[in-house]
Amino acid sequence: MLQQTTVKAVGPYYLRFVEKFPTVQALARAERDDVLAAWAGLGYYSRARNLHACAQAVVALGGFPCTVEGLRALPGIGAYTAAAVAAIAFGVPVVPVDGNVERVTARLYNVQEPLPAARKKLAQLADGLNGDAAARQRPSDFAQALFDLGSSLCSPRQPACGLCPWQAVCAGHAQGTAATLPRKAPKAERPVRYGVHFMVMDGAGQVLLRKRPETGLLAAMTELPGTDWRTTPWTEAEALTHAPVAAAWQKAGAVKHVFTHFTLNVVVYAARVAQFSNQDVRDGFLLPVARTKTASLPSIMQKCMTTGYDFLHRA
DNA sequence: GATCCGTGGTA
DNA sequence: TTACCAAGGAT
Repeated sequence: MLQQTTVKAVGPYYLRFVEKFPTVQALARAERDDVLAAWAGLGYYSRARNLHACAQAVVALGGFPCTVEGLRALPGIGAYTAAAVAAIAFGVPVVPVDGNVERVTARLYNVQEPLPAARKKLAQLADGLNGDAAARQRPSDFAQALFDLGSSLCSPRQPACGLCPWQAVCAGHAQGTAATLPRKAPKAERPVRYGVHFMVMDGAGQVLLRKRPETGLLAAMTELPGTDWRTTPWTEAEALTHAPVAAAWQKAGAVKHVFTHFTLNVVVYAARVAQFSNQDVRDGFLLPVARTKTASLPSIMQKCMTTGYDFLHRA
């Protein structure tokens, strides 16, 4: 959960998750869609599928691997997580290199080469920190101390060098470059895409939903029926040809959502119907609107749902 | 190596 | 508002 996600955001998800799946065996035998539902809103949903597959692999192995190589072979476990688990859970003297450790290391050795090209060099330098006997003796504490140093004092924008225990040995501080490191290659600009989604509710308060494809963006998550997300806006007439049912559609509002690699502008249309026909539900399923908070709706779809619902209750 | 993959917080 | 960033991994 903590891969690219803050401790604060993870906290409540983690507590609910371990209550629902208390053991690796429980997680392994759970339905994949229940795992995805427990993850809804956290983002990077491949992590949930990988974690589920990982639990099944661990159960098949008869227990957790305790070496970096063994851990690294599991689904969703890369170089960082393998080292973190090895050091923290099994006391293996390795240094997990996350964003914090990359930053601390780049400053400590005044590495000017930009990321991501500098990644290998930074990993080697970070591993070298383990040359210290005290660090090697307490791998778990050393790893977490590096995380905490990076997230508190050696922070991205304005590092508190005056309070840093490593100030005297930090090349970045000596050179006055610390606050500018690590350098990063310029990012590509974020393109804009446009989509339309439809929120329709029947007299019993049921909403029509459908499941997204098994691969790609928001894979296997739930969504409101709609158009694809393309690079040009949809006209109303064009959009309505994609409506899931015949109804008196009204424009309920617009939703903007920023993904990692594009910005999405969605127009939400809303309507009421007395009841759905079997034909209406052919490509999807119905869910009481009150239960959509616990469905596997990603945040963008939660926003669309709220926009449609609020509109229907004003109109 | 480059691209894809979410979301929320903060300066 | 924009831009950056977070205990990254898979393809």
